[in-house]
Amino acid sequence: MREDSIENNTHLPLLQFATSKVIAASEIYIPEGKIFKKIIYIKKGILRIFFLTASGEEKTFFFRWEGQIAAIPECIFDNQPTRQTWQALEDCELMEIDFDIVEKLSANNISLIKTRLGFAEKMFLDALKRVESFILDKPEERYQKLIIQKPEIIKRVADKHIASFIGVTPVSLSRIRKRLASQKK
Amino acid sequence: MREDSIENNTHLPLLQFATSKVIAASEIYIPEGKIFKKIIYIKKGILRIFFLTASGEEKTFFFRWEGQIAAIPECIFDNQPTRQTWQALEDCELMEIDFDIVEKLSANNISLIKTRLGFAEKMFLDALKRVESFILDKPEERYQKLIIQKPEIIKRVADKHIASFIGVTPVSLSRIRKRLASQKK
DNA sequence: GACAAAAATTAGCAAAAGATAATTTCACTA
DNA sequence: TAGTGAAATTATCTTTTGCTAATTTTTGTC
Repeated sequence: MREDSIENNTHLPLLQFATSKVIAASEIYIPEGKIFKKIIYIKKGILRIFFLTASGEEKTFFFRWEGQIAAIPECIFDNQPTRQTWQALEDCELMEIDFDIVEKLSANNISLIKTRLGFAEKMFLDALKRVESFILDKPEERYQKLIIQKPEIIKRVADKHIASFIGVTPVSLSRIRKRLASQKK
Repeated sequence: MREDSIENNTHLPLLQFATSKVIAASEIYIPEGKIFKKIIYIKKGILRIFFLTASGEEKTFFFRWEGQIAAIPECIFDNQPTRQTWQALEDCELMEIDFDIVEKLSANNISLIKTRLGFAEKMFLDALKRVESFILDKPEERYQKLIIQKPEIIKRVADKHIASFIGVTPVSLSRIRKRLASQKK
């Protein structure tokens, strides 16, 4: 099992370049349109990353929580402004590291590049798992899998955010929950 | 723009370890359950990667075509048997390289590891794009985007394979096509 | 604890999708 | 080119989802 926690890997030295940041619950951490070239480590709290649609709806793309590393691929890899908004769902404590520094440090540090490769592969696998679930499962099953795989998330995050995360409307998720509850009896 | 073609990168030397392989149209290239630890480069043709469900349905996970690199993440990263089947949809010409060799060569070759990192990042971005489309778009829109982004694929691949690729049944895709055709008039 | 605001649920209706089967079209091969 | 099998379309019916709005529940704050 891989663990994408900074503490568990061999690159603690990176932490000396990190700065702390605190975000209060419900605050916007990174607004849409920003070119955010940092790697962050979440010490505490949950972040929600969402798209704002033309009709003003917020569609949750993913969540990141304590112990995880996060970054914005488009910004880091392609120097493009992000199309998503990052919001703290709880009071968050973060560590930020400029990606430029990571780049410089890894230019001739094969071990650090391997670590980055490991992260990229893990992220890729996670994203594939998600695609798989959209291909194979009904929304109902995606919800059930989420409950099994990450039970806390259901308790810490509003249903409406879970809804778009699994690709349905809040109303539809409410009906799914009702169906599941009645099946249990 | 990244291009995931072997010829376009600086690692042509890898090719000296590659062996050729030809697969006839409709043949199974990699069966479910195999631990396939090779990197392949597709010189010609299209491969379809699908899940076989408990009820015997084939759900297309993705396609790979000429000019692309492919590998099975679970096998390469985690040494696990693949849960998908790889099938040639056209006569295919492939180059295969043992992943062990890539591992050995990249152990102390920073440039090669960077190339691998680049591939992993590109794959990750592609997978994210796909998730995004499941979150934001209706099946109809996913189909339209596919037509725009990869028009040839529609012509070279059976509709029923496209259907599960965008997350619907073949019958439903047929209705989508009918709706779109009538809107055009 | 009372109040206000947000979230979740419910209801009613329309649209879309799934399941199954029949029919038509297409593609391949003898 | 005729025939066969697979693919695509169409039809019918059921289930699920989306949309909108009303109602209930929950949450947070004073």
